[in-house]
Amino acid sequence: MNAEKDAGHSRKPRADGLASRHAILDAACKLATTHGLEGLSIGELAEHIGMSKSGLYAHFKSKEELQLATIEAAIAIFNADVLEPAQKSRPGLARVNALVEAFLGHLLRRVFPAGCFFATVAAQLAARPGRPRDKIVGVQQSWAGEFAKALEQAREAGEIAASVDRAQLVFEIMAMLFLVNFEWIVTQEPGVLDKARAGVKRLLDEASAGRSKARRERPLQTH
Amino acid sequence: MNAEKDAGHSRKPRADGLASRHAILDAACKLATTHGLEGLSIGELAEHIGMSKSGLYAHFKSKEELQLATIEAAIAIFNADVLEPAQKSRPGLARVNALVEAFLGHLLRRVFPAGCFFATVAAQLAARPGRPRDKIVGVQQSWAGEFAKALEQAREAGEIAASVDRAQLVFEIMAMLFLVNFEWIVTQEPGVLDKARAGVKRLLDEASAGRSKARRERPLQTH
DNA sequence: CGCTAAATAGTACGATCGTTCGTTCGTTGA
DNA sequence: TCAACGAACGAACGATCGTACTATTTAGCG
Repeated sequence: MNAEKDAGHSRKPRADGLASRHAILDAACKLATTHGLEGLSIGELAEHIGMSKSGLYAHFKSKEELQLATIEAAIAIFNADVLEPAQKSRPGLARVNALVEAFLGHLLRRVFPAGCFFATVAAQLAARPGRPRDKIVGVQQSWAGEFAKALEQAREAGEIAASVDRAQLVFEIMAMLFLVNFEWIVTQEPGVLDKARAGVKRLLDEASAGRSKARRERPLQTH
Repeated sequence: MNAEKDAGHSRKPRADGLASRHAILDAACKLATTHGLEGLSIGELAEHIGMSKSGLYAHFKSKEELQLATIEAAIAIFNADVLEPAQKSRPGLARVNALVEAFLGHLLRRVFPAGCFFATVAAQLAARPGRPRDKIVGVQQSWAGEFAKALEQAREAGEIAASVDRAQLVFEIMAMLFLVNFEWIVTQEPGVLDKARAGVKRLLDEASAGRSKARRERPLQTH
């Protein structure tokens, strides 16, 4: 993945150039969260960061390249803000909760101005074939994969029974995070986030209720 | 709501005009489902239905009016294709299931070329204040209201316990419909719709399990 | 019928779109 | 120190955007 000396003999990137590129992509992420990746225009973006249209454009070979780079930048932000913190938690159900809480916190502290970058962009690109769409779909799958991994670890640790349909569980968790994101955008009311918390808690309580040597209705120690 | 003699003294609408308007809005609904309401352009729309740009534009006072009319047309289609058929079912849990099945059928038979019109458009407009957004939010709320009503009737009929948090139930049902719509768009695989079916079934089974004078694990007669 | 307004096409407008070019400026490696 | 090259700019491109006017055709009521 890492492209050091990409192809041929392009000499060197400059320090201020990288800073500009970073500033561009940072603004692009924020604008794309509200306007969408297609709705993001180069002129608007340039004006927004106080740069000339052509100066900005020089950093990218085409608009699609800008879009792909923007997605990449959003991935980096999301990883640093949500995924990596959650990785510090213990594997298993604790990590599932950590992922959920990290995501809700991500919304609450408005890392992007209008909820989850990927939810908005995915909804807009879902029906528009192309490299940006493929990349976004990949992100969604790897985000689902995080939950799948954590649930697999929960099964190995005996926190949930092997009979639990983990793929279905992943779907239902993601569904609630997906919808709560949009309710959050519309209402801006922190209380709506509790709907996702309550839903996920119930899902995990049930999944762990029927585990190995334990009876139903036992209170779950989330610790 | 009904605007017969709207304002002043505009004389009369013509038959072929209404037909054109219908054709325009029909195409607009379909295009907006893939391109989004903002991405829909008048030139593209005109070319798509074989009409001149100005001829098409004469039907609307502005693009926003076109957008609002498009939403209205989509509402009519959705009502006829999903809501009204479901209203024929018995109130209560049966109607909840009917609403879900009507929606999944709506996706499966591709009434719009890329899943649910309102899901796509809502995702795009959620963070963009304006009359179109307000209208879409209203549609979502009334769609949620249908589930709330049916669940309220279910409670009255004793199909679910009064202790069940129906607002939470509505949220979780809608969440699964919302996500399954996008998985359907991306994968075009009818099997994914079963994830929503399974999720909703489990939700309703649980809600009805703890009802008035009945013990757990009793099979639910959906009839 | 004929009259009239609705329906459509034609043309053009200013603005903005993504993109290209030529040029200047300033950083940086040799 | 200096030449080389990345970074940024202004201007302009053809295309398309939403919108506005005008002219022509056509449908439907008296």
